[in-house]
Amino acid sequence: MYQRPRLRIENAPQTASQTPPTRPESTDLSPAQPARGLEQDEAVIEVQGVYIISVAARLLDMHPQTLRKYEKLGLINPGRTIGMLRLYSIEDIKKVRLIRYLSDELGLNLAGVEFALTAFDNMSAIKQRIGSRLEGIPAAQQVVQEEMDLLFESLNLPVDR
Amino acid sequence: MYQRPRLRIENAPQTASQTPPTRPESTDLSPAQPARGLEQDEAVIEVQGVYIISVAARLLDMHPQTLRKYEKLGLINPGRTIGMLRLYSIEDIKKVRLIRYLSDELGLNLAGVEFALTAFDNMSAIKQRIGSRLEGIPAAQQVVQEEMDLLFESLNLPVDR
DNA sequence: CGACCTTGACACGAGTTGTATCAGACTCTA
DNA sequence: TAGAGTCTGATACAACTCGTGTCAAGGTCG
Repeated sequence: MYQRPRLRIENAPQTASQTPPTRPESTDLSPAQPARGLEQDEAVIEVQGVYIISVAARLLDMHPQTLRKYEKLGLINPGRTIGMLRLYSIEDIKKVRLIRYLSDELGLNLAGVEFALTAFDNMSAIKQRIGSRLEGIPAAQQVVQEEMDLLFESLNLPVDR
Repeated sequence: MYQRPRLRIENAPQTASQTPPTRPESTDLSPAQPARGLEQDEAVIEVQGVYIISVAARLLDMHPQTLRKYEKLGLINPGRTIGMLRLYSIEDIKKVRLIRYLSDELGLNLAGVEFALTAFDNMSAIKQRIGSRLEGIPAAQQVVQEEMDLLFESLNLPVDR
């Protein structure tokens, strides 16, 4: 399961190394089920999908430990139940996908991923700020929107984001 | 010489490992002298300082091979003499310093450096474009300049750039 | 002429990364 | 309440990256 080895030269036939983990993080094969703690009463409107780590890892086809490592490095920040279980929202999942894209496809290391994510955030924020400050000048607003969109496009982001 | 090992745990006393290279890339200790090919007649105004690889490496305290590697990866693009000798301009030197900052201080790998450099370029270009398109609206121009400068600042660039 | 450069290749130690595993304790659902 | 799953923190691994070092065979240029 959750095999996502880095790119290898040879497609090694996985035979002997198939030794299954003694205590797998998740053995259940049931469909992804949202974990529910106190979010229960926070209305369906807000919490569309929230997944515990095993489910999130399965959705992403990644190792749970990798998700924990990303969090420790500050790349993601999933919610928690009262009992401290991690809860991954759809946004969290998307962010991990972006991280994986930056890492696997563009070849960035995690420091680079952090840099890129921060840059995206800052660019989004600045775009917002400019938009606000230009409220009285629709023509200018239009120009900035167009050009900032161009800027985002230029960064080779995946369609999904 | 040109010792720029990556950060080590221990400050190893450099004794035995001091074995000098058999054919050092540059043994001369004379002050950095600009190499001059056909740029000679391009006026002093344009070509302030142009250095061959050994001099550039000494100025940067880096290994010449590292500079060649950066070029191969497309991070820098020094000029050439007719005879294909590399010529590093002041701008090239600055760019290498930026690369080194991104690599050593921020921890980016070279893929990340490439990403960051491209992002900088694109941001500069967009800033220019917006400036042009907003020529008739000085107030808007002002706003964009301020905010874009903020954006650059947010990226942890060294004072020097 | 000779010091320095070119390309291309290979090799090295040290660091990074995703994965794997363990122990001991805790959470949460059935 | 049992037990499957999670928590933290640690250690370990193979495969990768990176800067450096070296070599060979040849070219540049003062």
